[in-house]
Amino acid sequence: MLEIKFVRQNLPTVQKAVENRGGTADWEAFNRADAQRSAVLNEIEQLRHQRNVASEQIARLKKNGQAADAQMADMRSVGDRIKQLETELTAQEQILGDILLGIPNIPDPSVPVGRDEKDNPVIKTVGRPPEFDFQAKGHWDIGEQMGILDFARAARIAGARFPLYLGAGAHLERALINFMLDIHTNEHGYTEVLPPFIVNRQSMTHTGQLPKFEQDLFKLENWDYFLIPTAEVPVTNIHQGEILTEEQLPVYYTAYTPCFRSEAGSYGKDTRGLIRQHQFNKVELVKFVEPEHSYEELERLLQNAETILQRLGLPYRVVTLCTGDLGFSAAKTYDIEVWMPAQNMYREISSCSNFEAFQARRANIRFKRKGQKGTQLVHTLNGSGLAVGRTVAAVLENYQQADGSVVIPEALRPYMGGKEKIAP
RNA sequence: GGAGAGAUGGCCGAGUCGGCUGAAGGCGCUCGCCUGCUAAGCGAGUGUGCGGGGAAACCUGCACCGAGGGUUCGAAUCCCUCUCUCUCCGCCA
Repeated sequence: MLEIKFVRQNLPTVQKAVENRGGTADWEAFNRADAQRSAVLNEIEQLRHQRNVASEQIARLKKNGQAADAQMADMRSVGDRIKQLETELTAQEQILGDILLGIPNIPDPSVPVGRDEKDNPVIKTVGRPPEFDFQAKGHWDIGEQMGILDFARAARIAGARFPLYLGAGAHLERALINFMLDIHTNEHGYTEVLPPFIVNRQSMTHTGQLPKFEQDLFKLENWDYFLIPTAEVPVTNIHQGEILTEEQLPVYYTAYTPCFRSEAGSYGKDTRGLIRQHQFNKVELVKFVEPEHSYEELERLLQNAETILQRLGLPYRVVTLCTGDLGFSAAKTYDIEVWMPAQNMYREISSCSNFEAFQARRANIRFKRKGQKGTQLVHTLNGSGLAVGRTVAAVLENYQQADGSVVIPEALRPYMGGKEKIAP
């Protein structure tokens, strides 16, 4: 959410930014409700002042045993008027709140203007795609032939877009989770957390999934609870409503969680394999930082995620999301895309974003500087470090052998009981 | 699920029969004084949001005592609903 004052004072900037993202908002309704709200609030405050003064007077009269019937009668009508205006105020604030919650974040000036993912500039490419002297297979074929992935049975248990890992497949998924968590905690200074996988409506609103994107979420029936689509939601909300101290910052958390997404509107896309699932595992990185450092923190967050791919020896590239492809809450996002041989293309495996104060304002996460009055909103960042299912897919495809086996990346072997390859 | 207790400022904790209580007292913290170090001591200050005034220090209005409603001229104090915490019982991974 943007600050109402900021929107009011920078309307052209905000309008331009929303337009660049391909969004819309009812600016006229905003102006109307904003003016109306101020007028009503002003009158309410005056009346309340009047009432406060009169109440004191009534208290004094009564203490002296004098009558105060006239004052009390006056105040009764003032009270009625206040109540009436308060209803009006609530209505206007509702309108404003709805509009403000629906306005996306303003992109950082360094974000390129563009329409969609085709306009995302590649900022670097690391590693070289492997060359095979045989026809490279998709990870779904590799996995099913070795009996470590079983999509048919998963479909019977739950439905399409659910995974079932077996044997070495399940072990590989678990190994990757531990591998990633160990690196982020031991080498990158993150604190491991294991949060709730179900959250309430407020938390979802704080990070920006709600109110706009409810159709992307799984909601529990008869409960106002949702399955998390990413650990970003519970982890960012760890500090909702808090005032942190300057010395506490920066705070780094890493969390493994399953993620649940309805994938509404993606029918027919990535129907095979582990790329697009209703349930997948992810190791997430979340940061709370001082505003003046958030962009250097974003660069380091990106590096932290890249480290995993480098250690696994997977080829990848990094793109900057253009304005049209940027997520609702983000001010700037880098996507890391891993090379997928069977599809002969790079696929997103991590998304690293700086939300600036957007989420912090919604979630009311502030900090106080030593010796300074007042508080300031923190900046929040997060990034996948990495999406585990897609990492499994990338390992299977990039390390596949002619005989149908898959070599385990060296760095991962300690996590696989020393095993060097997965064979049929 | 059943029975009971509770939710106040960074923390602890008081708030009488509703009326100068943004909230006593203590701790902590900040600044100053004093003591040749440390400790102790003394003095002052120390919540957040929105708005008005001032160059600024600061002054000023409104709101906030878990959340939301209600009663009342007036509520941290009374009533209702919800959430959370604690104790006991039941059930249970």
